Amino acid sequence: MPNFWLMKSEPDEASIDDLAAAPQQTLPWTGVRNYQARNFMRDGMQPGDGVLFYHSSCPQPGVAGIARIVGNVAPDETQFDPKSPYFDPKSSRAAPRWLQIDVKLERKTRLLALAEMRGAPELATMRVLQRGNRLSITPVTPQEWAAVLRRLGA
DNA sequence: GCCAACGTTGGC
DNA sequence: GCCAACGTTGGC
Repeated sequence: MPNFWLMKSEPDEASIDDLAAAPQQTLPWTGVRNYQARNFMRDGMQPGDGVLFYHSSCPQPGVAGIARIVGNVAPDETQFDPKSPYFDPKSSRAAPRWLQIDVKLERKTRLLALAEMRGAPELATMRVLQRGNRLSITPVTPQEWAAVLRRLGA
C-alpha cells in the first residue's frame, strides 16, 4: 500500500527539469533540515510511494510534476560536507541526523498553480495549503492524490 | 523587500 | 522546563 507525499523544492536548486535531466531521471532528495519532515522520510516513506513535485519560493509556485520514491532512506551526505550550505557541524557519521532518499521522475505535468489549488474545494484539506505550513515534506491522502491527478487531466 | 508564522536555541 | 530572541520559510 503506497503512500503519497508532496515535496517542495526551490526550482533554483532543483526544478522538475533538473529532475528530468538527471541520470535515470533520479535525484537524491537532500537538504531536509526539519525534524518533522525528516521523520516523515524515516518512518513513512517507502519505495514506490507517489510524490507531488512542488515548486516553492518562485514566481509560479505549484505542483510541476509527478515523481516516485525509489530506494531507501540513507544519511544525507550534505550534512557531512563543510563546504555544503547544508553542512551540520552537530551531526556525525556515527550518529547522522539528516536523511536523504532518491526521487525519480514519473512525468512532468502542467503547472498546477498554488492559486488554483487554493481555489479547488476538493484540495482544501491538503497540508501544504494549511495556514502557516512550512514543511517541505507533507503527507497526501489517497483522496487528495486522486483529486490532484484528476485536475491535472490524468 | 515585507512580514506572518513557525522552529530552534540558549539563558535562567 | 520556560520563554524570549533569533533564524528560516515562502507567498505576495
